Amino acid sequence: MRCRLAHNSFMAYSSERRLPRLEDVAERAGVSHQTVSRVINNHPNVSKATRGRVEAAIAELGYRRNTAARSLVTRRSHTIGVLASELSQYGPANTLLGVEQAARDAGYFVSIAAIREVSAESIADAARHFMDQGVDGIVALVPHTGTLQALDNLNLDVPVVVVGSSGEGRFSGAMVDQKLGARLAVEHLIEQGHKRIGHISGPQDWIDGAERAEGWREALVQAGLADDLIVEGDWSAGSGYGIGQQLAVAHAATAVFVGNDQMALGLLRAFGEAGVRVPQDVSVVGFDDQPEAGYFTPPLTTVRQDFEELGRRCMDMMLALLEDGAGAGATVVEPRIVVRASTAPPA
Amino acid sequence: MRCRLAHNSFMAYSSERRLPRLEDVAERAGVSHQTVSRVINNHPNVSKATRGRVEAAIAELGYRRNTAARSLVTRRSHTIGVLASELSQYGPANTLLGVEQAARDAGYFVSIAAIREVSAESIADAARHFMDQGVDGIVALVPHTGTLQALDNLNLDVPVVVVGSSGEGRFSGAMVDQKLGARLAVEHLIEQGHKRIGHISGPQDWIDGAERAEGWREALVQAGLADDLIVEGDWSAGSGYGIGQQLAVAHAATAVFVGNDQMALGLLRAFGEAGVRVPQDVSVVGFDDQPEAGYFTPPLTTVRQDFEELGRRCMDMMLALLEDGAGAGATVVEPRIVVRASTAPPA
DNA sequence: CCCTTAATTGTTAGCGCTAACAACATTGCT
DNA sequence: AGCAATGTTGTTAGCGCTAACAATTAAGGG
Repeated sequence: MRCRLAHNSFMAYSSERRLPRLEDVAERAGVSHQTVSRVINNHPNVSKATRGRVEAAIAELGYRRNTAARSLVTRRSHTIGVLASELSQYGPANTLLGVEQAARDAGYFVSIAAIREVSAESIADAARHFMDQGVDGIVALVPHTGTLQALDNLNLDVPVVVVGSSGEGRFSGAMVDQKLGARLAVEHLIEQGHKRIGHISGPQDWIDGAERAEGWREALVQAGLADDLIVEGDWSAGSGYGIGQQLAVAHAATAVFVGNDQMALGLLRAFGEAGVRVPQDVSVVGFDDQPEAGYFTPPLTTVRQDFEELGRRCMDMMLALLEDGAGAGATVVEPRIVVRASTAPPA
Repeated sequence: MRCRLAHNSFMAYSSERRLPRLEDVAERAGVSHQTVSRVINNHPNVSKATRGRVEAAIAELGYRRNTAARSLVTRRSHTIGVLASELSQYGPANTLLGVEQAARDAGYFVSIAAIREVSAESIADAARHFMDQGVDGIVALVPHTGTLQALDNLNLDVPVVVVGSSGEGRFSGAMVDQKLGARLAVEHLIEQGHKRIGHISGPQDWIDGAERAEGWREALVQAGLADDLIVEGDWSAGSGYGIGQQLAVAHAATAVFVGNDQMALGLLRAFGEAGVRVPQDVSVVGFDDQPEAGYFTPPLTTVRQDFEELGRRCMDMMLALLEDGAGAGATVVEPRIVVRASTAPPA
């Protein structure tokens, strides 16, 4: 009765023989297809002998379960959507890697949607894309302060883990403690005897940018130092360069805590051109510890974040939500400072 | 007769109301479910009036097609798997972005599998993962010479586009013309009057590493210059630094073409420490033009590759394979040189 | 040795969609 | 008007899988 026609007109790559189905395995093992289903789903009530025969049949036929069919009936795709911006940056890219690793280890597929510019619309687009795909959950890798709100408005009915969020809202979060990182940087400078410590911040509508600035401020206030030397950059080396040119003539600070390594690179370049020596005249601390930071001129003292670990934690959190239905929460990864040649006591 | 139970025990996020199906839309529009299917698939033979009513019903109910059900019957998942290594690097990350953009624009989903170390096994693992998912095609973003062979052995029955391959084998390819890029770099140095031009290459078992070295060699031979000054690095800034320390004492070349920007950064650092001035004593050219290259000390002359365009071309090629069943082939993106302060005529 | 309970296996229905075909309505032509 | 050709809509079956339930077998207790 079975009518096995090749419906698709695409023939170049679809071999004539169809892939084996549960039914084929069942026939070979001399059991019903349901028993095979039980074996591949690890149901307890299958006798050892039967399980063995079925597993043998599966191996012989090279059977692989059809994901679409399973998804249709279980309403689970075993796919996680990663909604990301800035994927070409070191941090987000590595976080994605962490998510991917943890996901694949747990038997999940990872789908991505990159957004070019952060806006409620672009986020909604990407989320819709994921809903069309039927993802089981979404990891939002969009470290922007508007992300939470934008996602909240969508009323998604899948769990969402937001990277960089501390999990106050409806969504779970996973983050590196940015404030702590900033404090580590500033305290390192204070220990070396600096009194005038400036900050080149990231954009303040980016979560990390705001948090690092806040950590810088807290550390200064706690030490009784002025927190008035702050300029906002845009994360790029170019903005660090531009700001560095201004700072080089201003002579306001003996140390600068820069919001990320790339802006620090631009700053170092501007200082170099202007004859401001680092660290003799001004000490510089970055943030991220991207692999190149140790080869800047001079090698950069910076704050290391373990992005892959962050990604893995995200996925762990997602799995908890998915499998135990656990409530919202947050997991925090601790950064640490890496001291190199760009910092020294003031002259 | 329909028994609409919620089978899954996971309730936290699965709202009570089920998503609307074709049937629901059909009922609302007063047509059969098949007519609705025709509308969403843009079949020609639907009257304007009917189409209008159906579209209204779709909008009112917020209907979205169930991907799993469609995949089950069409045997197409509309998903492309991107098999990638080195995703944390600027180039591959941006290529991925290009693929993602082109894919989403074409209504495809993008799934990723990252491999930590390149080996036949890890590639096979990732490919199996994709086959389990039922991807329609695979984009291999693993710029290693062994990739083609490893993929070939798997006898995949989906189209494969290999990034960096010129499409000689069974698979289609998309590449930036690495040899041309290298020639542009070397010819720039020759034009400035350099006679002794060394090369710090990437690993020779990486496609790009080998191609760039070959381009360097060709340009030198064509100009009648010696091609004996070559050292192999591992792409990292650290390896560039180590090699730079040796070159600084050797004084063998007046110009160095470095396989990528990161190694160039390390080289610049080593030269800076050793008192070798760039470009006065030695000119340096990099490869990639990552965004930071213009802020190195000194700003780096380098070869720009348009990675996003490369990614888009990959996806275009994939779509051609998928929809027209076109044969294998290759598309080539041209690099161009960006001249900055790290190169000058020899003293 | 029969009856209850538990363990194991089989049978049936249906997830939501598209392909194939059947049925019906419309148009144009002789 | 009558008939073919075309355009439009409906009906049916089945993609490969899992859930629910039915059926069978094995084990234990009086």
